Amino acid sequence: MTTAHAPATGSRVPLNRSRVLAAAVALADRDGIEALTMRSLARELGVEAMSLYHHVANKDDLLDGIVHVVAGEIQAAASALEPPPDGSGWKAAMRRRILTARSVLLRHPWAPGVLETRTTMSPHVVRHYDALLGLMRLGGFSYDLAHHAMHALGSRALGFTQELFEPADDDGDDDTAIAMLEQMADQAPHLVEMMTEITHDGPESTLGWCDDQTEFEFGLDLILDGLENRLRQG
Amino acid sequence: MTTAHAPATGSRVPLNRSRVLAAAVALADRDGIEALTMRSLARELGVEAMSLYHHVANKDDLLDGIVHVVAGEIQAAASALEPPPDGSGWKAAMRRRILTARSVLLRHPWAPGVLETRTTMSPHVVRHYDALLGLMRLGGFSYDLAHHAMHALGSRALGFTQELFEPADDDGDDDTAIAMLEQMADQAPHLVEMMTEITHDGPESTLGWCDDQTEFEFGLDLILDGLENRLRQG
DNA sequence: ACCTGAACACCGTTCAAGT
DNA sequence: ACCTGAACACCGTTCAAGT
Repeated sequence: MTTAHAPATGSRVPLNRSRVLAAAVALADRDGIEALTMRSLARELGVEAMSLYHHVANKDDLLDGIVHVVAGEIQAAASALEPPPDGSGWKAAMRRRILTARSVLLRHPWAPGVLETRTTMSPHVVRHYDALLGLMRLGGFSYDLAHHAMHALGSRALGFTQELFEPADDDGDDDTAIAMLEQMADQAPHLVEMMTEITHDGPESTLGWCDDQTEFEFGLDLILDGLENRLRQG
Repeated sequence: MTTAHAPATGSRVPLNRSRVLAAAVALADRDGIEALTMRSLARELGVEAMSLYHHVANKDDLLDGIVHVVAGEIQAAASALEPPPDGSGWKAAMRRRILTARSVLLRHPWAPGVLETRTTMSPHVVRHYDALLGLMRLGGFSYDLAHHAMHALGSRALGFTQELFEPADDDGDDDTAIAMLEQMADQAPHLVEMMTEITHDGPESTLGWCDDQTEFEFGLDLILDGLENRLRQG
């Protein structure tokens, strides 16, 4: 009703769920997910922490909410892609949709971690999964093979992977990294040799020798090629 | 010195790091990782919370420690496997080692989640990775291909995958699950049809239609087959 | 209907003090 | 050398009260 003349003085617009969620996403993007507390979010919105409970049930609901926002971005970006020409294009179409999801998640690096902890799927994620299934069905997959495929893709279907060696970026201290490598040369000779060999023809930074995008696509293509084989074998 | 005659009265053995870590692993196994707090762990050991800080630097160090214990179990189980006959056995040998790691992690369901949050790798994990690299080298992999392979495997190399739909086991309430399915039939038609179709020839439980072990092996074999192809292509 | 302040039950952790 | 109690700075959340 009174939305016409909002007073000139700052934040007199009443809070609502989407404003709370948008602020939470922005805060997590800027300061990291561990900085997102009910109190810090309230401060960001110029309000008391307890006010938030009128718009989200609790912190878990808040986390569900921000995952939903990100999943919505994925859905929006993916639905903007043109549909595959015919069933034979399932592989390229899946690849494109998954890489699109990945490009969205790269803007919200905290999202994979939060996604893992959710027990219910956002409807947007459900639709994303369904779209992938639809592509496979068009390509001639049985539901059984498509089901295996979804498991094989795992979180990769949404555009991220579980890396196990996420080296804490110790800003440019490559000397200690090299010292560490030499120290464990007897314990892990192959690992050390691999790293030194690949580092040689790689970029200057010792620890920056893994191109995430390249590795993601390598793994994704490996799986998609494997599925193509299984599909041919019936 | 005085370890010979421990008094009959319960816990008069002095605390040490490995006893603290063992108790922490046992507590997490029994009550879940969220139940592992400095205070609860101390109570378990019949001691004050602050005493723990003489044996672990802080909670992060405690988490590093219990991951190290689990990784040690993996290493022990894997080193008990007989070595592969020759280089041609790389695929079977990797498969066996990875499934062995998985069998250990199944006893510590909290471990994958904690592993993800660690910024440094346990030496046991390093050795596990190195053993996998060694198998690939024996099989004729270049370090470049082996490097891609490790990324493609990701956390699967340690025996777990990032499942995105970990349905909170709502004990046997299959009716509401079916109702939910029907409700989203228009939003996710393929997903619904897949679930109903697979459920038919599956076991009795509606939500228990995914055999984790089968799916893990399907994905692992998909990747190993794909690597074999890449290896042949040079 | 929306917001608030004080309070509660939990955390991890510091510190000075005990033996 | 090892353990302790009280205290501090944070959490998420409840509750009764304000407008």
